[in-house]
Amino acid sequence: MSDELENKNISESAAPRDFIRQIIDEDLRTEKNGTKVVTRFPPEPNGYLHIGHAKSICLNFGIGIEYAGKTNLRFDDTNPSKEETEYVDSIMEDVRWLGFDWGTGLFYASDYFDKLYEFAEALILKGKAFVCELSSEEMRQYRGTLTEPGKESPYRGRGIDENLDLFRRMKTGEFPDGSKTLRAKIDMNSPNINLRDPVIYRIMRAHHHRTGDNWCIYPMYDYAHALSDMLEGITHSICTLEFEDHRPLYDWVLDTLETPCHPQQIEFARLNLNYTIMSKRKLNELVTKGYVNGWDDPRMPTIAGLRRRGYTPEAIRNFAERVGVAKRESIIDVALLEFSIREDLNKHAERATAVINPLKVVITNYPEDQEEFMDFTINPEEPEKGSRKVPFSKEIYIEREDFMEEPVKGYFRLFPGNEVRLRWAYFAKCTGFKKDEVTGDVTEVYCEYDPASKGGNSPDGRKVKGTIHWVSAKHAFDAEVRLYDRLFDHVDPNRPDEGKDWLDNLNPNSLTVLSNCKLEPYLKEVGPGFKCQFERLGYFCADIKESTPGKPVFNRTVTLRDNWAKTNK
RNA sequence: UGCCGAGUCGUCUAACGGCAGGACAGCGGCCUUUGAAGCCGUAUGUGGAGGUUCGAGUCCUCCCUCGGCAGCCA
Repeated sequence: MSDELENKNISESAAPRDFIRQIIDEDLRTEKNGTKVVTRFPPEPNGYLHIGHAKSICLNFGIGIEYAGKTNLRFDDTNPSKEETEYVDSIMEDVRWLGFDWGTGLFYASDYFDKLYEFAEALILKGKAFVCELSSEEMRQYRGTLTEPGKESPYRGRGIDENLDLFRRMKTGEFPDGSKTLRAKIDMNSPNINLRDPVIYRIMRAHHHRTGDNWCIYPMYDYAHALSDMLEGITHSICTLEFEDHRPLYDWVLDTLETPCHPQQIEFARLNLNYTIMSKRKLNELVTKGYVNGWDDPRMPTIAGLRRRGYTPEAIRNFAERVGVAKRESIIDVALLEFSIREDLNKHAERATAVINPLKVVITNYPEDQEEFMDFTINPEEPEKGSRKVPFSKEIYIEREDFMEEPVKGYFRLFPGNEVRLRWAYFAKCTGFKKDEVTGDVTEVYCEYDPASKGGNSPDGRKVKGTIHWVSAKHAFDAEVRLYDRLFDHVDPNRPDEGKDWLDNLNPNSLTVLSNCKLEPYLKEVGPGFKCQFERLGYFCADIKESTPGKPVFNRTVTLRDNWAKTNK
């Protein structure tokens, strides 16, 4: 164990450190927070987690692990009108599935509602907050614009006692929704709009998924987040770039309240992927309008979707590491995600055979009722796993693509007169074929095999260029296989072409359901979630929701790279 | 037009004043019982103009480009 661990440590310490880890290194060196490193992942439970969140999860929990620190999972549930328990549950499941553990660090911003309320009274007492009665429309007008300063609210000069009284009555439900707010008293002339007396509490009668109807006032993000971090003793509060302008407010809250600790907010660039939409609002729309079959549709970039598609936590973690952490906004090529899953599955997934577009082949010189069992290597990358037996007989199915009546240049699969290897079985030479008179489709192919080439090598040293896969017709079973492709066919679905909207960029061929695929018998009894490579086709996974005993449904996770398709394009 | 932030191969990401490196993608080759994987090789990059310095991607000045911000959302 120690060898592997040491090697890993060496390679890790040699690896370049991202700017956040550099800041932490420096803070540790100067003992800014003593020897403590505490981070947190703070999702709002208003949707499912996606691959962009995975980057943040890997960053925050990764730092917790690397520095022998702690990482909390905290639900940022300060807006009950959008939040639901279903999302809380899915988020916990996804974080766990990704391989992370928050230990005792499970929190909700709503756990702190009482304390947050007390801090608000403290702010009032310090003369740093006031109750405002401007409507939202008026407040917008008073706020000024990006280039013009704002105007002070007429309620800004209220006395401390009046503010306290009004705020307490807001809490007890004396005033209607939206009629009053508690605002921080900062600076209406600030060039940073977040500092123009931001609202920190609003009146909203909405049922909260945890506190029920106990509250009719709820704190705003900037206020609640800073204090929640502080209450948990977070040392490094890592968030995305759009909160950069909020940092002065984050700091103002903690400085003004003179809190015992003051976490440092650090911003990094969120993950963007080409051909992918990451906005929770848009993902929600895809689900509710039925463009996909739920948040866990295998085409979705959600963790649940990727899991169902056949991605592994390991692949996602590796991906997150490769993507890096920086302040520069970027768009990652999905090819990198696909590389990460292929890399993992290539090493660990067993190989199996499926023919998804079957074409019958009759081996004319093979004995009528004979059957043999061929040795299939389970995974050439893991030879220690050995092999298993796969039945062979006179009639087999091959992939329609593996036969051409008139081969194009460079084609070395089956065509009249050509000899190929049937993987792990025999050499076979094409002697003819039959066509449907009406449609012109090839319906059957005839071959002669070389009995001396059993296992796939000829004793006379004869070479063949092509090796194709097959399944024995009488042993195969029919199954449904779903071929998934990217959900959007536009490189940046958020920026549709002139006159179109983002939904027009949906790829009409993102899902192809094939129902008469021929699978080798071994695959019949695999359980939901089983992952394997269908040789020469790609990586597939037995659907975790719709596979039933003896009747698996397979999802294509990702194709194999295909240089032939590329050169032949 | 106010404030904040960011510009390094096609896409990401390193460099902490001292040989611009890595990954993915691409291309070429080798190998191959998966046209896979693996191995080897290869092209392409510091937004621009000045300045400081023996030496600048890095420091300074000016410019250009891109992103974020005017919710009682997070």
